Amino acid sequence: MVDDPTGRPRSGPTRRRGADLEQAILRAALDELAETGYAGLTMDRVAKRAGTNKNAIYRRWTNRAALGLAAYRELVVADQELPDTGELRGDVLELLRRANRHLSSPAGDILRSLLGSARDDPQLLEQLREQTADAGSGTWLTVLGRAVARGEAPPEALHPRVATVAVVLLRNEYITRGTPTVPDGVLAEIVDEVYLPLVRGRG
Amino acid sequence: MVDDPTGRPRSGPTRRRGADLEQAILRAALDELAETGYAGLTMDRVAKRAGTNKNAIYRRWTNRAALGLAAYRELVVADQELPDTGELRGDVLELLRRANRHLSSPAGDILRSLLGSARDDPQLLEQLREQTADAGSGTWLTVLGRAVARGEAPPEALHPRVATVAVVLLRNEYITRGTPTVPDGVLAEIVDEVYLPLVRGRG
DNA sequence: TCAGATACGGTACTCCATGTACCTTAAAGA
DNA sequence: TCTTTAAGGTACATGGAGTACCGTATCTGA
Repeated sequence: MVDDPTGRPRSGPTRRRGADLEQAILRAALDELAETGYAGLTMDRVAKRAGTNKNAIYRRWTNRAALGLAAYRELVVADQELPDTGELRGDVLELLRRANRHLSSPAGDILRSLLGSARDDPQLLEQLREQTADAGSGTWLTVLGRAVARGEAPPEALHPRVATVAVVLLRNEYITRGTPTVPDGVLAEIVDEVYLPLVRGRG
Repeated sequence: MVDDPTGRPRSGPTRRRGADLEQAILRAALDELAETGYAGLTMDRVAKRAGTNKNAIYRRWTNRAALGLAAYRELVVADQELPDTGELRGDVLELLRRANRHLSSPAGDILRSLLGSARDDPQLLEQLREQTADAGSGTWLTVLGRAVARGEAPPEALHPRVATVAVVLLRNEYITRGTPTVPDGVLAEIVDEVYLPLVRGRG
């Protein structure tokens, strides 16, 4: 769509180009991913769904993995604000719930599909790692740092491997069980049986 | 090969059958897996390498995943004895090192390949989960139980989620980093910064 | 306003892998 | 020996990745 001189959108040209077409392709890829997962993602179907052909796709992305990654990027929401409930338990549980929501959403499904396929594609793995930096230590260290400042935890607990234990356990649930979603009780268990005892025990 | 009446092996028939052929196929599959990984495993090449054809394979396994899993099973060594160094730290480190050796071996590579592909094949995932019961809680609970008996850890620590934290963190290293092997220092860090503080802190 | 450059649409192709079909023939067993 | 079983050989149907080529709609700049 292009605005005509009056500022109203006009029907515009019948043949899409550039960003317009790119968005249509990504949208189609996302729909396909939601329906069939990454393993079932085919360039032909994406092209057909987007109302174009494979050329338009390969002109933009080098291969299927690149398209999948781009589609996943479309889904990932912008950084959310850090939770600040005033106590460590609430913050950690909130972060876990967010991660859980993400992992059990279509986006998480796509992410796990991509991770599975990234085994043999180091470049894709690298990009994925950058993308999932949210699960990295930064957020967790910040939240844990606040708890230390409040005196809820000893300073020795401020260690990347310690800080991220909870989300690592959650991720493990998704990998080993094939569960569609992890029940909230498991999250609480991770927090109460592992995370808090660990953090406090490091005094 | 068949023994002749004198008990000595004779050259035998030129066309292998049954278990003989099955072993040859599995061996070929393992060699292929070692060279190209699961993603590069093709039925045609396995057949050719085994000196047979795809029919013989499909008569035994329903599809590529089943063949891959069977090959992986060939590699997995029988249960080892539990370590018993007399102190929890030594036992845990030994278990971690074993897991690390396994994960960084060709077998581990295959396992991770299979896990990646199992996403869309619940049946395969289920079989894999059974197969990797070694990483399950049994072993870890036993080792931890001994530590409790020695007074090294409080009884509250005897919790499946607590007991297996170390190996879960190790697995996470393999998944998020694409590392070929995890350095021993990381294992020690997992034990000293996370596992032992957690176990002891649960008092 | 018009010419040239760009990039989309359509189609056809190569390559390669999975999985199946069918037939011939070697080996095992009664 | 005769029958049954399973291996070998080959061809094929199916389907997806990625490439090539051409005509043409759209954009841009003179």
